[in-house]
Amino acid sequence: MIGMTHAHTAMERSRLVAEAERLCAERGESLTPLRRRVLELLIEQPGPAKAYDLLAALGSEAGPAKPPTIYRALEFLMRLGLAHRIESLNAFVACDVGACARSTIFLICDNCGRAEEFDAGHALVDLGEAAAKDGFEIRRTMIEATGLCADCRKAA
Amino acid sequence: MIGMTHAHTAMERSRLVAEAERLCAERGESLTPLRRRVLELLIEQPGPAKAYDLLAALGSEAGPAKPPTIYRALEFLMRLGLAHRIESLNAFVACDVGACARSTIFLICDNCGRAEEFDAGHALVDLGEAAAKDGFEIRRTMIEATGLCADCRKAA
DNA sequence: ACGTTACACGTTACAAGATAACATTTCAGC
DNA sequence: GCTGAAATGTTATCTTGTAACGTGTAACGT
Repeated sequence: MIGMTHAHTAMERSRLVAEAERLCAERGESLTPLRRRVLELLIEQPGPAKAYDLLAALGSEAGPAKPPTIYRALEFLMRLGLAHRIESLNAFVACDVGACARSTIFLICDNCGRAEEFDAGHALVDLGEAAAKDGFEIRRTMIEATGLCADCRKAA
Repeated sequence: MIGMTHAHTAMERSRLVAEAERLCAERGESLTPLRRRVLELLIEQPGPAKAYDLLAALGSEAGPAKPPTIYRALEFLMRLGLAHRIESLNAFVACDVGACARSTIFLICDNCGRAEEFDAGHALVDLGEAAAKDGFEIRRTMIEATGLCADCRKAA
């Protein structure tokens, strides 16, 4: 269920949306009301959001929206780097930093379910080099680590 | 569809199965005919196998097997490290090296669909250390990189 | 103004992936 | 043989994702 809690302050939220607006303009794409609303929903989530939960959250008097609606919006947002898919959860998150490259790293807390976008420094480079020695040319890397976040460790 | 091609030689295949047998004995688990057959099917695949394709491949005169059958067998094999799940494909592969720890790295070829299990050297350690600086304690890491494998690069 | 094109969005239907819950079998150990 | 634990069978259902086609709409050239 999609609730009221916020992973970002109101200020951060409007910054991210403004950033998205800017990026779309720059790329000649348009952040339509629907896409913008989905982005806002993603930003408001405390953690990764399921497609069907977003769908329900979008729903109006005319009943809940239909699956293609949300999947198309998510595809658009991901294409621009404004959202990411977390494969191991079948869930989606807004990009933390406005928009970033296609290779992402997430630290997913087993306890609270939040996902932290992360910069791994040289880990990605090393992986690319190691793979290249093997003749493999990496185009995109997904890294998802699960464990305990700082907050949950303190609490325990 | 699950076909006849082999990603491993007959010798490698029986080595892997023997290894699995040994591991089960050691852990007091039993490699039942069903589990063994699923493992063999996985080993025979040229690439990652979908659950429902395995299911169809298992099917007998009594029609195709039912989903829980295959998911339970896969869960068992994964618990022992004999198989891995590739999250970005919703697919499964036999472990290349008999059985390995829960943190895996796969290089997935966009062209031929094969998935190569890979040792990233220090990448994992670095990631763990970087995350720790952030207070995050990693339990398990999933790395899936997509791109072009050596064979497909040569062909192109 | 008019048609054309391109794109976003709506709608229906379905495909694909996964699990819950309960029944049955099997087999080691008493 | 009886019993309990583990594995498997069975039914039903749930979740996740897409294909295919229809409709609105804004930009463009004529």
